[in-house]
Amino acid sequence: MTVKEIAELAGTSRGTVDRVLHGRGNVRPELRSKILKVIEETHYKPNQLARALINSRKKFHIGVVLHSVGNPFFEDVLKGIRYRAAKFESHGIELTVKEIKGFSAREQIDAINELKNEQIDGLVIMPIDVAEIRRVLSSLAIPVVTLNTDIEVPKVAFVGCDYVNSGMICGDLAKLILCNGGTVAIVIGNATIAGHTERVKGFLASVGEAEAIRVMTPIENEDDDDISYRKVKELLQETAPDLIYFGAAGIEGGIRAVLECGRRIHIVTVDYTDTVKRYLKSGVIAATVTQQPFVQGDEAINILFNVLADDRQPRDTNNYTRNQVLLRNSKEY
Amino acid sequence: MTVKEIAELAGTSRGTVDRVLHGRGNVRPELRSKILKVIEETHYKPNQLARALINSRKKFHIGVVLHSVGNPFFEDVLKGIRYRAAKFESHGIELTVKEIKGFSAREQIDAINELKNEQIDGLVIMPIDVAEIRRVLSSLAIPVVTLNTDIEVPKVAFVGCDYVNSGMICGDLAKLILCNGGTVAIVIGNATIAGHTERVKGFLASVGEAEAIRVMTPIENEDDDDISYRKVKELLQETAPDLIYFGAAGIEGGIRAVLECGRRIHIVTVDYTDTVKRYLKSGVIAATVTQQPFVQGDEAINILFNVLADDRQPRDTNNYTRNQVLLRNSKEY
DNA sequence: CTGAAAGCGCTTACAG
DNA sequence: CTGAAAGCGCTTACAG
Repeated sequence: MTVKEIAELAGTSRGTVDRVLHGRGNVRPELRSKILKVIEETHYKPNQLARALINSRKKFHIGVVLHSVGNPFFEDVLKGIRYRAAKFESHGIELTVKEIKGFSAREQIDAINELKNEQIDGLVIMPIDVAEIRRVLSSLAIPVVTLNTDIEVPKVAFVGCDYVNSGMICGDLAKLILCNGGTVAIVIGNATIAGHTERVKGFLASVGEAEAIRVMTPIENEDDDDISYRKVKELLQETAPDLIYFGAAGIEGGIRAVLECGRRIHIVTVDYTDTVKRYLKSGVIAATVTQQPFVQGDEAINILFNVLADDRQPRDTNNYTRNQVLLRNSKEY
Repeated sequence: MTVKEIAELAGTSRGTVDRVLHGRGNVRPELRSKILKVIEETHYKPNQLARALINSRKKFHIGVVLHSVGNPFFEDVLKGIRYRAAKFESHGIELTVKEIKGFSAREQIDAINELKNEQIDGLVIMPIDVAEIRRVLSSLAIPVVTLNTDIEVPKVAFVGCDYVNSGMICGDLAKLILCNGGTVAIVIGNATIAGHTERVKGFLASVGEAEAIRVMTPIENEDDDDISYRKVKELLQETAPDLIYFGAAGIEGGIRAVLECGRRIHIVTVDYTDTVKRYLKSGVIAATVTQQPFVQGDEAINILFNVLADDRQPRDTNNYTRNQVLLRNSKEY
């Protein structure tokens, strides 16, 4: 079935069928019903390729704001973004990426404004969760996709990690390793960061079932290796955990302290930075749980472009990537 | 850049540019070089959408042979196949699936012959690894993709599991669980099945590093639950393993025997059948390592269709899906 | 060996 | 409100 055939069967022209197909109005109700009936009866489905070929005449300009500078995790996200943008090359996509160093809300707002001046049609952003950013994003007239970190604003989709689930899986790992019981220490960046506390919550929920496992109050390292080193060092002088769960960054420093103490302590981490990779391959880290940063970038662009070019909304607002368990011999593929 | 522009710059027609682009010959060498030069200089890249739209006029008929009847694992493979075929609907694909029950080489050959009569342009097959099948497949004049099980024949690609790696990851799990040492029993289907012995090989390679772990000689259950039950029952009467690694099917029966014996034995399995799912969620199975059956089906069709419609060969002949570790709280997404 | 023309299925102005 | 015509970028006969 083609638009031409539909038009013939309905005794009208292709232009009019097209108008009905896209709800552009300006069609006499009776004619509209007739066309709709023919479409229904013939099970007509528009040819996606022809449609995409036409749509590619329009360029959709997508702006991206990341605080990616110098952070390997976000570099993977960026690779996913560029990969998907390349896939959409023929479809008419234009990408402008603003990379910010550190977590300045001011700089993030500046970046958004610059993109606005460049007339972007949609925005992908890893938002800093403060009131100002919420205000700026809410006032935007274009579709927004939040990436990796969610924020309470009107949006097309959030693409990122299910942190509670990530914590639960780390809890599962702790239960496997400490099947005869033991004590667990938790290290996170900061208790005000949603992702970090959600991981702790998930971890406790999972480990809670095992009475033989005792969990200490989480330590905060501000995602900083030096602080992490000091705090873990202190911890190990005063206590003797059997396992440490690093639920955020600062893993390098923390592990340095563990290795210096000389005791055998099981380590479970998150993500897959070079540090984690090295220690996982050498057996220092027992397991790590990753959140598919590449897929996050890829999917964010995919969702936004489909909304822009084809008005196809995502099935769900929340799009979680898989929490993957990586062990010593896991391949990256 | 478009073909039209290339033609203008090279002072020729679109038809001739097209001939050069596709190496169809019949172009004067000097003209050919000139066109190639213009293409080079302008960084021309053909528009994939336009190309696909044209190509969709040809129907490519893909035949699939699976011994999937009644096997939930293969049903997931089939879902992946149908998913990708649906994605290629606009591109001009026709799919004929022959489902076989059991492992009869005779029936598999009959299925291949029927597909040949239907004039398929390419074949996706989960081959039974016997000489007859190798002969039939080798004599086929159309591109072949082997799925899930590889076989020594000329082919476009193999899509499936890296069994050695799967075994290694299960070994990693065993090392985590038995961090203080212990004894491991292994149950597989049959030592003549490549995938099963490769898993054992990987498992031993990984566990070999830990001196405190002792591994018993693998038991064979013929992928059958009753035999599995009996053999594991016997095993548990004579020995006291701390962990059992089920590296193939027959998990149901094996676990029944474990539960009856009343002792606490750690269990590591492969794949994600309903049985595995249930026991994983209830904590009887510690972990399972899956091989992404859906992705296998999806990818097999993807590769074959690209070869057929666009002459795009896969990067590698071997296309391994990810060996995923699933724990109690892992989501399926 | 080469080019002009027609066509894939859809959408977009534009004239009425 | 509606239809005829042109066009997206590519490929395919076909005539020479």
